[in-house]
Amino acid sequence: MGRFEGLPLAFFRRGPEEVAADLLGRYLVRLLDGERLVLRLVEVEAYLGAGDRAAHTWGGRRTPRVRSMYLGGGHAYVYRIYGLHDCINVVVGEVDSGQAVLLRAGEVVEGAARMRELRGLKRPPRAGELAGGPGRLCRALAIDRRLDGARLLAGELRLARGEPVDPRRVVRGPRVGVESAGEAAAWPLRFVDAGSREVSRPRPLSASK
DNA sequence: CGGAAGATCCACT
DNA sequence: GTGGATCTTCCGA
Repeated sequence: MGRFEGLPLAFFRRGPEEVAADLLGRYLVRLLDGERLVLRLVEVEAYLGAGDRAAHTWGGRRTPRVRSMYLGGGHAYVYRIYGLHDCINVVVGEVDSGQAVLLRAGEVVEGAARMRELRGLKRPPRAGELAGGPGRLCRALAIDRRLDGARLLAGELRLARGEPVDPRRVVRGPRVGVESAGEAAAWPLRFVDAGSREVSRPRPLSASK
């Protein structure tokens, strides 16, 4: 049972909130030219499907872009935003549910030098600079739309065990960049490991106190 | 077929 | 803190 072995299918075939919370502390493993790059996930967001106005599958949309969001838990949904950046989601739930978890930030575990090179950083990255933000995370692991629809259970891109974050250390808050999603904009579907310095943008208020 | 917006990032002031 | 990049996707006419 290696540290970096893939998670089982059953892990992904649960609801988005449950999987999102459980993804914190897990490893995102990328094999590239025989090299292994590993991030420990510290920030994710749940997207609930047809009833979630912030989701790409809102209202049951089935456009070509979101085809992979209906493949069922354990697949990747990779899309391009602003014509520039790729973002990766872990598809969750049953086939056809259109639910996913966006991976927003991670801490480097293995392969720091290669990630820095992929990110085009000349100096050692400051906190959050290497893989803090969905676009940066993808760039650091050379994830692009060619991986849209890929299986995430084993192989060149997969999720692995790691150590789940203690629920008391998980902070929830509104998702980033979805202000125009009506009431869904306020839903606390962003999950952060409050002990990490690598979290992107607005740090949610601490739940404690 | 046109237009507007987008689950973002970076350089610059 | 602000604005520009850059282009795909989607919806309405």
